[in-house]
Amino acid sequence: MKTHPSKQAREARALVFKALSHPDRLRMIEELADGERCVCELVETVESAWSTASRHLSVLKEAGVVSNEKRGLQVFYRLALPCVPSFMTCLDAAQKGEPVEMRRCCSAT
Amino acid sequence: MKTHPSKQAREARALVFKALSHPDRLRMIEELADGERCVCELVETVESAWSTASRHLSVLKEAGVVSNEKRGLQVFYRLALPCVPSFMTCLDAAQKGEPVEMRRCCSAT
DNA sequence: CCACTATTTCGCCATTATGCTAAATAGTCA
DNA sequence: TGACTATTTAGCATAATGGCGAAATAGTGG
Repeated sequence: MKTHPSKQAREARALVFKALSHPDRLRMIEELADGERCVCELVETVESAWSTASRHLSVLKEAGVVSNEKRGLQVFYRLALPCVPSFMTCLDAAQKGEPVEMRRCCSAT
Repeated sequence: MKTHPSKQAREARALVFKALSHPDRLRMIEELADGERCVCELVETVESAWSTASRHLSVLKEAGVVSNEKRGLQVFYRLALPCVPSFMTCLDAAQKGEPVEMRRCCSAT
């Protein structure tokens, strides 16, 4: 990495990682990888109260991982960072002990 | 995402994300993207006490993001997940508002 | 306007993370 | 062995997170 990002850029990145650092939030991301979902659908995928799930979603939104849109009574969330699911696949490969070459599944633009 | 990972797999992923959720740890990862470094070099890149930096490194190691090896008096750390730096590049692209196609920089294996 | 549904925000408490200094370990070399 | 260097661990204070129920908000339809 020739040129280092600014402290600010690093904090923005850290915010994204922090948003992704909870199993229930990852579960929701998995769901969103298949397409837009309303809150009621996302809540069903995790075992926690509505208020808790709602806060998880606000954390994800704050970090820019998802975006949302209100239509009628419902709020629909969608994934704003499409590279997240494939990165998780990459992590799984590494944890399964696959060789380093196989783990280079993300090519920087 | 057709088949969902187990709860356990999700927790392992979350652990990795949590390890990456601190600016100073990300700074160290940037450094390690260029190759192996000893603790003394890594400490210099962040503004915190040795003990603090050392604990950051142990968090990264615990999550499997880095590995280390002791040689003589020094301990050398290296990146165990090569896809992390390119994922960060991906995040930056998204945050700069580049189009969705460009953001798909990680191809799942 | 009222009742009803979907979702978010608030207040509270328990748990975990962070950062520091000081102390402990481990390796080297005279 | 003893002094010295590199690194980790322990102990403690403070801040941030996670989770729940209750209350607040916003849209819909009568």
